Amino acid sequence: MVAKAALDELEKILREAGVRITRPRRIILRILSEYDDHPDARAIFRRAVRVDESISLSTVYRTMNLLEDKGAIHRHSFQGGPSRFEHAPQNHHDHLIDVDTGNVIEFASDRIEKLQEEIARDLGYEIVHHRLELYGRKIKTGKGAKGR
Amino acid sequence: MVAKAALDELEKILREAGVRITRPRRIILRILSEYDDHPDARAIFRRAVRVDESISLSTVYRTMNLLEDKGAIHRHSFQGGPSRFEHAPQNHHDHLIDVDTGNVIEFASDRIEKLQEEIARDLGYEIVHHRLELYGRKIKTGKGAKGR
DNA sequence: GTGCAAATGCAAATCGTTAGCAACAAGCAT
DNA sequence: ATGCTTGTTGCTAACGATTTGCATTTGCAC
Repeated sequence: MVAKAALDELEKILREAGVRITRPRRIILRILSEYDDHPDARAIFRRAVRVDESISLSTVYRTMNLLEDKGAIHRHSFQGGPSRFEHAPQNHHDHLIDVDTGNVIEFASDRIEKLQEEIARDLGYEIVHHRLELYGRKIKTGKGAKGR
Repeated sequence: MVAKAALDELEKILREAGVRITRPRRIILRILSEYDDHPDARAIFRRAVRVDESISLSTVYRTMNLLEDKGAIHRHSFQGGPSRFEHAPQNHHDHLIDVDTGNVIEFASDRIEKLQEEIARDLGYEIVHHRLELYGRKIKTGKGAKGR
């Protein structure tokens, strides 16, 4: 989902931020860039192991913390489950989670963003970050069958 | 924060839903009704133990699950911490969490609710529930000092 | 009161995540 | 290339939140 060049660029940025580019990190970074979904640590780990048998789950967790720190990825803590990650998107968006499948759909709404800021301001706060998650179920259209 | 009568009423509703009103449950229900904050299981447990030494943490957890199931309380999973609960509010609202203090401020916005439904509908979904949390920092007004 | 299913307390188990530590490897200096 | 120094790794044990198994107790319908 991300060009090779962009990956190299990211590594460069990280290196300049004092992050050593190790073999496990390179592998995780690549996996992250390929994922279009929002994988959790275990899912990343499973894929990493297929590339390098010796990678440990701890390293995945540590790397996720590091990358989150550096702003390279975002962490989402959806209802009840483990943290799920995505490579930092340039365009901010929120999430609609399909309660039946766990699938995540991204969406963005300027109007909602504006309203949020307005509300916070009225309460005397400035927003540091926010979290908007819609948990929904697919509307069955008249025609087709519906899974699950 | 809730009248005694309302508590009795709630017990009645639960009983009619097939829930046995046991001593631990009665105690927890009362604590919940008195709390104005959004306590987590441990906080509830601490208070419960002061009333009845023998109450166990498991029972608190089990009761929270039960009450959530019955719709008597809402569970919030704010960033990183344990689940926090509040007695089911009649009026829906969202939360602004003070990142410095952990304090929770409730707010409601019809316009945001409407926008959310609209967005979900456009994506082919109906909202089951949603979560909107603003994490903010108090805006320092010119005058006073600022804690922390 | 009596009986029985449901609820309790306790301890052990589970899940996601972090921490401690010895072995190891990135990246700079040589 | 080679060696150093320090950050990073894999491993295992620890952690905090929450759940579960089970023997014992307790609502509450009769």
